[in-house]
Amino acid sequence: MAPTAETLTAERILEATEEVLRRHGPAKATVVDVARALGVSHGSVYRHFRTKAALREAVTKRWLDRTSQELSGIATDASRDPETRLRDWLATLFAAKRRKAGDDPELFATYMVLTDESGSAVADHVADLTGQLARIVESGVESGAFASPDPARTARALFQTTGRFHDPCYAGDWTRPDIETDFTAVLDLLVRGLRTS
Amino acid sequence: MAPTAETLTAERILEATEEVLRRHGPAKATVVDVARALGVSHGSVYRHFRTKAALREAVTKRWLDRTSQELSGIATDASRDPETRLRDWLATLFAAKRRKAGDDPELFATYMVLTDESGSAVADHVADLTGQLARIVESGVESGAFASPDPARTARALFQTTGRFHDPCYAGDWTRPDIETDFTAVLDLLVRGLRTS
DNA sequence: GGACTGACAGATATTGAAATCTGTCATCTG
DNA sequence: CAGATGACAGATTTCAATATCTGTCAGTCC
Repeated sequence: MAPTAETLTAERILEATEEVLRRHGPAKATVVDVARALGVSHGSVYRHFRTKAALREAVTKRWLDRTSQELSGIATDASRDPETRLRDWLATLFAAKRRKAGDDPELFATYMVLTDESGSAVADHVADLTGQLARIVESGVESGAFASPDPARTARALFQTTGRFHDPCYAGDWTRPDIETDFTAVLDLLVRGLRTS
Repeated sequence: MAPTAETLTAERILEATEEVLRRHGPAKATVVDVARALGVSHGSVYRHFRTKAALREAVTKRWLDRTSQELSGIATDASRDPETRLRDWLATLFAAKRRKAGDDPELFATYMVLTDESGSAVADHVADLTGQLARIVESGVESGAFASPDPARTARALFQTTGRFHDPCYAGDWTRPDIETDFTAVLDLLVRGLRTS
């Protein structure tokens, strides 16, 4: 077997695909381009990914998982009180999205196209994030800080109500000057609804 | 002056434009089509609307205003308590949007295209709706049912947090079976955050 | 023999010439 | 003379021919 650097792995294909998507955009990125970037024939790519759609979905999943990872640390950090963790978690999610959208709008638009066509990757990602929120809510219920008859349901509500600050369909609003004010107002309202009265 | 039915007015042009948009869709609806439907030359249409974009925006504004009207009655009905009014107002908004999206998806898609290209019509509409919400919140503060240091700000937060149930970008989710559950969960959380503890 | 290639058929995207549309305006009409 | 017309220039869209891509697979190469 040739050395690792020259072995064609799924991982190397995903990296090359990301690069091709970054360069060409989602409309013009072809499997042939990916193969060319790797110096192989496009038939070899199809040995690792059944279809172009599967390849794109794998890239999307990787990208989404990076965000999940960044947040899971906050969700499970038992050393801080649940309200602080909740605020921090949502603020970090918002900041991460806004940074991605602001730093490289074209790449962000590329991933918006990918997530739109992705079958279950986005749903899985949302389920993951909602699960993290549920953990925070559960911590709060246990410590007596939060009231919630059904933390999973409350977590869904928290995720959905804050959509304006993490859902890509609102990316255009994230540069507005009063977005921070709006974010604070929403968070205050939600936390108030969550606290034990 | 010829009888009203034959006089070319802005109103008649708007009606004809709606019909042309309904028949042809936003991509294929032309000013020439509108003029043909009215039995006049397209030059006459340009006497009433400076550009095609202005004509489309006027149609959009009319369409949005119809929804505002439907809701304003609830917002100003002082005979019912604020919490009931708030829940009713949001439920009515959700129901209206879901009905429009479900009954005639193509027409709804048409208006999504129009609102996307409309300059200020959507912003004005959102400001109108947020103003109605602010009235309800104010009523609640006056009656002692709600706590809010800044009703206008709270109204914005209420509108934004419920986006999933009225923003067209989520129209695809409105047919999901558990959407009603989600709506109730969100409303419960928000109302709890609003009530005087 | 397992990984890779490249020719191939059908599907999709690109391209440029022709058709249509937008917006203007000199002219007409009642 | 107020309101309507239709020819026109430049911009945009359509359409069909052409090129490229996707996904397969028989065959090649370590």
